[in-house]
Amino acid sequence: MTKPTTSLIALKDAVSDSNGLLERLLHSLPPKVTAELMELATLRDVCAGEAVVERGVRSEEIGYVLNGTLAMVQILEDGKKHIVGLLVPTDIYGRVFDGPSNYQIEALTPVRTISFPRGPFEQVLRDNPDAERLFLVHLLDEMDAAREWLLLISGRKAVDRLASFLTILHRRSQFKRVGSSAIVHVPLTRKDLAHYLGARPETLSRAFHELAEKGVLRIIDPFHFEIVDEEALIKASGDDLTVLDD
Amino acid sequence: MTKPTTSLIALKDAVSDSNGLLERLLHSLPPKVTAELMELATLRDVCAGEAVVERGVRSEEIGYVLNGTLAMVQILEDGKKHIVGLLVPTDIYGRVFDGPSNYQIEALTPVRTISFPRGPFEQVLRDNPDAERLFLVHLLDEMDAAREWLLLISGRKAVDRLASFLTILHRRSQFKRVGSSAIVHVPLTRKDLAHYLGARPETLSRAFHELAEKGVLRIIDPFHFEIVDEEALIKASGDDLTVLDD
DNA sequence: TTCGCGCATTGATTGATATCAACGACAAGT
DNA sequence: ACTTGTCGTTGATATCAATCAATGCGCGAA
Repeated sequence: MTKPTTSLIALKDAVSDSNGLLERLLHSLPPKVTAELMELATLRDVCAGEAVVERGVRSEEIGYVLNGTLAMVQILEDGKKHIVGLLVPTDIYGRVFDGPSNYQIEALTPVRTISFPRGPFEQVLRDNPDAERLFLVHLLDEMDAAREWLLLISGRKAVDRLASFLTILHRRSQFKRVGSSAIVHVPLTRKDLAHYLGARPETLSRAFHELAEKGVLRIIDPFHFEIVDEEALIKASGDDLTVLDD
Repeated sequence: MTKPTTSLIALKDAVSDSNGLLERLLHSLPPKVTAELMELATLRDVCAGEAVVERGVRSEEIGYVLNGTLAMVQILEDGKKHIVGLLVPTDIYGRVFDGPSNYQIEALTPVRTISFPRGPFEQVLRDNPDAERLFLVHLLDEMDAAREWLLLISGRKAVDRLASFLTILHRRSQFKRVGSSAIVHVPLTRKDLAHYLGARPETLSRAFHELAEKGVLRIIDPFHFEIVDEEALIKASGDDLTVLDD
């Protein structure tokens, strides 16, 4: 299960490594408040497959992703599931000031987060308008990300969508370079990825190998790919998006 | 072009008719501030096809949709356009506290909005944390809406997506009932709609007539449909969404 | 009116993807 | 080792949607 920690040293290291919203948030606060907040924070490790936030439950935690990947999963009335978004390091989850979450959040890989109890976190936002405003703008950015996925999904062919996905993933992850090319880690099984991209596992498999054929990428294992020709990858993703002409 | 108005009487009527976020916002403010804000507001009428917010321009207005439909249009580097969301009555647009908008917002039908100058509006939010919080929660809801569209788009077959679209549109619009059935107004041309749903006009045409064949809806004209069997419509949209099984 | 022009619709064809089926690799459990 | 299950992959076929092509309709401009 989860193993909460309170090691302050580890926490501080984690935050200063992350360099994302949380850092900016903390910088916008008076030092005293920052210290208070850090007192409340706990590190939380979650195993792959485990749910972090249940659907319909008013979550009592605000989480900040340090590493690993989480999925936001929409659950339909009949129990069917659908992935509607991914959370990667520096993302925040949790419905501040609001009711229960509409999705479940599940760990796709082993994940480490910083977890704040919801109440105190909200109080800090209340007391520090600058921080709250930062949070608001962050939400606007998230909206953009959501719409970007929308664009992605509506791309015509499966290969296009895959290319888009890889491009975005590559941009969003702190990429490990190997020589002039880069390694992308895809944190989803083929089935989940297929699901997410609105395709079938078989189709994706073919799409991966099609890109490999063309020399755009190299398949290391089902989860790791070396991007050989980033140019071509971006081109493949942008090439024939369904488009209005005027 | 646009015809701003300052008739306070018309404004007040408009607001009290709308019964959406703006009303809740106004109620959360001290009466004095409400009055101030209303002083700043102007009614704005926009013709179909006109752009309300240009892409990349830091918009100086915050708008609240009274009636009509607007589209958020993503513009790619090569000038191609893609619809990434719709704005219907009670929706708000404009990037509060933030930089330029990433999309263009265009009127699909004749539209009437209430427009606030950005600066003063932000100041009101700054001075009234409750209002700002309301706004923040509103953004969370918008996120949900965006993800709902995502679900819609990823539905496998064109007919499914169309059915989903009509269902959502029907739910979001203040529907005019006719006897036991309801009239839905689709504010998009076939081309735009096709675009939005990731299909082609021809495919949509067939999809509409397929639904008509099945007795689910009746085609009045290319923009108006009577939903005969709402049950069946919902079923058609939910039926075979691509889905995870566990 | 008459001429285009854009839009919706329909038909025929081609191309892409889902579906069905099967196989090898791997891991966990017996 | 043997079984069982899952996952990725590959092939053959069927289904669906894009594309190409043509028609009629409504509307504004000449």
